[in-house]
Amino acid sequence: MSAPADSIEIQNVVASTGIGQELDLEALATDLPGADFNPDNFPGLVYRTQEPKAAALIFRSGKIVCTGAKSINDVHEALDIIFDKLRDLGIPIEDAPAVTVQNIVSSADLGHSLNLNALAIGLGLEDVEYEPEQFPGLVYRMDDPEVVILLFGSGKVVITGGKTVDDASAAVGLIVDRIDELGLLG
Amino acid sequence: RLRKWQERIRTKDAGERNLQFALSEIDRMASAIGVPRSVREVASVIYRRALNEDLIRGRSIEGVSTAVLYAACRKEGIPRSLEEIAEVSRVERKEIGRTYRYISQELGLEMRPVDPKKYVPRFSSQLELSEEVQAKAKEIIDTTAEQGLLSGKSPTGFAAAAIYAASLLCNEKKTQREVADVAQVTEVTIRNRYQEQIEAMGIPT
DNA sequence: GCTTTAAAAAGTAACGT
DNA sequence: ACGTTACTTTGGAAAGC
Repeated sequence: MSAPADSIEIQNVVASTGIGQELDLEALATDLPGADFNPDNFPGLVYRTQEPKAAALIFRSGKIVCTGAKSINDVHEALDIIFDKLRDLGIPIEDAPAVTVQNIVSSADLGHSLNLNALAIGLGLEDVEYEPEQFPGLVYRMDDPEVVILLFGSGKVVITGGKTVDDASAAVGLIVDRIDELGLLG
Repeated sequence: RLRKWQERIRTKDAGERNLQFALSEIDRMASAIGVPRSVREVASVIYRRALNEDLIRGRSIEGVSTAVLYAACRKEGIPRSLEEIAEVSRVERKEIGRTYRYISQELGLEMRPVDPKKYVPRFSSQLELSEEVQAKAKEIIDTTAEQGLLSGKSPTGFAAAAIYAASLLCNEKKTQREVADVAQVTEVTIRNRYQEQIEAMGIPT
């Protein structure tokens, strides 16, 4: 049996951290190979790691945003690479700056196709946004866990807005039960 | 506080002053797309509600006017696509869609998805297609929608494909280009929806 | 509200061949 | 009529306009 919960894959993790010290991004942009810095467009310097694949936005304040990682562990690995690069440039950084996971994007497969029209009415039009003229997915905002689920006709779903891996698992379990109760799970 | 009170009066007055402009814009656009007076009345009611709920701050009057007209058309069962509405507005499609979704959520309009069948009479008459073709197109829409083919698909593209298929079946053929033009979708979309619908209807190609 | 980053879902659009 | 690329939606942080 392939339970929907087992099909969950983390697709992106967004996290933030800080090295508690001001940075000279202009200097960093020239000393860090591959760094993208366009202060006219955006105040952050963009640095990408290859393994694990992720992108970091480094700000003058020393705060850093890491996105694109496929797991929380990858976030730490990517940030550790960046911390080491900064240390190599002579910037002192404490051993393990606190990292806060801000958002986790996951995908999953409910295993049955969905009638989104019936689902929009079944879940309650007031809690749902389904505008196929604008986007093919049905947007469902769940209160607990507080996440947003995008449901597609194929039965594939995207869960976002959660801060823990368990949020996605719980959300998938709850939405499957909800849809099943409505008799809309093929 | 006195300041807050004055601010309320100020914004309320500004809103009331702008209400006149909004209603005339709704009227102008409603005439341009040719919808009955009832739609303009529904639109003005929604606009007033949005005004009372202070949903207009940070948005253009033109944008909100266009979005509520779009909503009113749907509520009255005579939907216009976002591109059709955008043609008579100075606001771009994307902004109209965003504003519509915001107003719809905040006012709890509980809009139901557009039924593609609602587009059949208007598109068909623009193509000068018979009642027979229209009935066939509606039948194709109902049958294939029941089989789940409608989920996630744009109502205009779905209707366009059914009209194209029905025109072929009734020997009143219109080209994909002709149907695509009135429905404001691409031939690729018609082709894709048409293939799925024909297969679901069990019609040999 | 905007700007930038990343990633998934599925539909639609706009290119080029 | 293909194929490719790119845009739509969701969420979150960062600094600054």
